[in-house]
Amino acid sequence: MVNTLKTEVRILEAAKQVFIAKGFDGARMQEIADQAQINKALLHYYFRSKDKLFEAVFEDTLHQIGPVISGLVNEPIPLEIKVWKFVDGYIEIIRKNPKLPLFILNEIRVNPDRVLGFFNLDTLLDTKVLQDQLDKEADKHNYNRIDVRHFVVNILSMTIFPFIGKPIMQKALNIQEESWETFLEERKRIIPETIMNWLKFNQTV
Amino acid sequence: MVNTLKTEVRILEAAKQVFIAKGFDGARMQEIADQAQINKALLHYYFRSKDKLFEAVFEDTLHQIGPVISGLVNEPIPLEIKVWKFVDGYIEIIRKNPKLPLFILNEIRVNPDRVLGFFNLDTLLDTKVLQDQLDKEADKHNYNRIDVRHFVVNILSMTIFPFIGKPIMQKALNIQEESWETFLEERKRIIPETIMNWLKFNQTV
DNA sequence: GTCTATAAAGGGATAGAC
DNA sequence: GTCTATCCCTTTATAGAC
Repeated sequence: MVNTLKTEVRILEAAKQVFIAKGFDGARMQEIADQAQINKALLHYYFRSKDKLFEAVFEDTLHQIGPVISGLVNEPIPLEIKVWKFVDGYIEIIRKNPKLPLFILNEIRVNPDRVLGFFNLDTLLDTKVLQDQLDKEADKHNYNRIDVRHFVVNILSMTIFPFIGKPIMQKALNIQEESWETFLEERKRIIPETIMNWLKFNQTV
Repeated sequence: MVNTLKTEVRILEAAKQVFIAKGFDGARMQEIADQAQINKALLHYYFRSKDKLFEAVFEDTLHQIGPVISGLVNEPIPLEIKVWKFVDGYIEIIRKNPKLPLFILNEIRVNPDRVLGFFNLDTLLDTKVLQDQLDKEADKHNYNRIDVRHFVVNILSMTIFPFIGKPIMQKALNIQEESWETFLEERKRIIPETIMNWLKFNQTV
């Protein structure tokens, strides 16, 4: 029993790595067992099936990052500060799990039924509150109002996509592995800059 | 022989659909055969193995969209026009194959060796020419110069990511299926606007 | 709880008739 | 070229000893 927890955690950790690297369909129970330094039978003893193990991993992962992201979005601070902190925080999260976004989005693609239920997006982001903050900010400084949906999509896009498209980006833009980290640091400045200029000088060009 | 071409094309078309929906690992030869209204044996008669069939599909797909994208990037027209045309053109391409970007990016993740060779990114985008155009534009109007890499990444991000994250976006931002097309049309305006304002008023905020 | 051995099903590939 | 039948390896899952 003392060792139970340790084993279960080891399995979850191994499964997480393999699933994130290979996806559900590409993952092999054997590889997970090897990685956890146990045998296949023990996987089934703890999680009964590949499906259940996957669900445990998926839920566990979302449970870990959900609150962090939620905190970044819902903190009651001035808009511009929020944008800077969000981009910085989000990049740091993904930096620690660079393959996570693509893994999650791909599982939704290949099997939405298995995973979509795990998302609780109602509590994650209150668009009304954010739209309100955007409107107030616009009115105060005489900017044009902008649509919160495009605001969110623009920030998420510019923050997440570089990780998802990393291999292509590196090849197309000649970004060597050594300069990748620098590139990310630059984006922490570029993205808020792009977003804030859009808000401030928003006009039909 | 007359019917050969028809069958081969049917197989390729079916394989394309299944691979793009399920990925290489999730795709089943049986499903492809069903979709093409033939039997499994005939798949192997034409393409010998799942690997070969996949390669045929992948190459064929890239061959179809490569030149279109290349045309959008390398056309010698003023910067602002180019941005508008690129975003519009790119969104239209992906609209016809909404699951294609995620499919491609995911195959790179799970098996870079199998697919990365198919990309010929040297001819796709000449960053030097584009950086030159950016610099000239900046100097002419007294903007700050910007890095072509972030320019490209920003445009690609905002254009492609909405398709990749569609299910999540729809759920988090309450975009019903009926208004999705409208949302995309709005982005054709929003993205160039965001990009151009970034260039024009680029400054440390 | 953890192991070895094995069942059972899935899925890619081939043989051979037509 | 196209089909049916089948092979055979892979992979998930279980049985049963320790």
